[in-house]
Amino acid sequence: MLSEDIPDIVVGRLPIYLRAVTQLANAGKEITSSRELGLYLGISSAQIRKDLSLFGGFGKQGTGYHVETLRRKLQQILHVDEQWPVAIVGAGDLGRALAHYRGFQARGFEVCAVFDSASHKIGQQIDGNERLTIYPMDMLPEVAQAKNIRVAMLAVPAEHAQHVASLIIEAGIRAILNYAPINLIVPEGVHVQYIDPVIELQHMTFYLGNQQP
Amino acid sequence: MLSEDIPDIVVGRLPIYLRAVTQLANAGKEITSSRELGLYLGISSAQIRKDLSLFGGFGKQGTGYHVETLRRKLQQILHVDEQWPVAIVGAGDLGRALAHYRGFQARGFEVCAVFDSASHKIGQQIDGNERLTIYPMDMLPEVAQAKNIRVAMLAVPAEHAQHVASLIIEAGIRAILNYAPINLIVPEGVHVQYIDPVIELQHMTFYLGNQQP
DNA sequence: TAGATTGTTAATCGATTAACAATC
DNA sequence: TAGATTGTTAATCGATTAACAATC
Repeated sequence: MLSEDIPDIVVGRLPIYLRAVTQLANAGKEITSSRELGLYLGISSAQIRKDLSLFGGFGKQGTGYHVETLRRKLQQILHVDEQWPVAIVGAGDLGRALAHYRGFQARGFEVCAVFDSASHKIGQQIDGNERLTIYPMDMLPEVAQAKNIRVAMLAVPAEHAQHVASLIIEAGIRAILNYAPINLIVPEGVHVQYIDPVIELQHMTFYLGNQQP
Repeated sequence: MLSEDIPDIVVGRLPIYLRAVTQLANAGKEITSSRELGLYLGISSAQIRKDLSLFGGFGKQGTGYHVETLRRKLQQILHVDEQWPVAIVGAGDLGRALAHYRGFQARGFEVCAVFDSASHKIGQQIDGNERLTIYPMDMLPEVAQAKNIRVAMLAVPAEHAQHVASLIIEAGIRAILNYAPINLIVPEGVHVQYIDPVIELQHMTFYLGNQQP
């Protein structure tokens, strides 16, 4: 089945399945079932079977899914069976925290360039790692091309985010993980995902309401 | 209309509306319309009108919505017309970056305690701000009660996240923003939202596929 | 008034669930 | 074999959209 035929809402669940299956693999489990996964994730077993079946039958009747096979299949589907070089744009607290984060490597991503516009930051090395030298913004197109970077994490202040996003797109990058708390306007074909903790906090305070603590 | 009657998918859009409307307000706009908001957010105008109408009619036929009124209404609905005291649990790179972040205040949240289990971090002050002294984990129940903290941001390594989440819940906190890349098992009535950048990156690489850069 | 936009209803669309034959 | 679980179909459920009367 072709990517275009997969509902986006299903695509959004696949990384969650992969994360769960990886956890099972690390825990030494060899076999799982849609029921077990569903209980664990709070998703119905029917939905998990239906989602996975869009990509072919990975399971075995009567038995379930072989954890390692399912993990590899999900990695292939999401194209994280190889590493993606990623750029961080913005070397403030958040950009640096992302650059320090050790959790990308095992899941298909490698931070291999950090950019900032502040001249006093240019040339600094993060963690003394020479692969993580801070580059000036105007080197983005060149470095992106040289390092085959197709994904960027945008971690600049909200007021600069739209402009910097345009620079990222001009550099040929078509996938942006936006940490700035604004909606980005981007051309067709550019993928944007948003991370804004306040959006998530407000989602919860709706339900917390004015109950007594 | 009662909170329980509002579909969760609608609740999830309300903070996005609030963010957009706040931007319009800051840009000095006084009136907007479902059409304008929809174009800006990539959502249909019908959906915006329907979502908002669940909470009463804030608009005016022929005119649209008064930006400031809509902003206040959304703040009330999400209960961010007053500040929520929030705890950060985990004072690593990410926890510290969150503690430094200046964007919570204006949107209804105030970080007023940071916790960690590492004894060498206890007592340190973040930014020399005495309100942000790092407390030991076992003071969580006491401090949460004293400061009326009902929301926590969980920023500890994945392998400790489930255990620490249980401590947070035992301290009486029922809303957790989980930055650890694992699914949390929590009792009924505890709200959890997840932030995991890799999930969002993998969502995008599904579409990027193996096209040529 | 004429033009515009809301709030709301009914129609459509799509996603989830239930159920079960197939089969390990 | 008996028990279990998949993959898939049909039924249900819920969300989105289209359309328009109301009205500013």
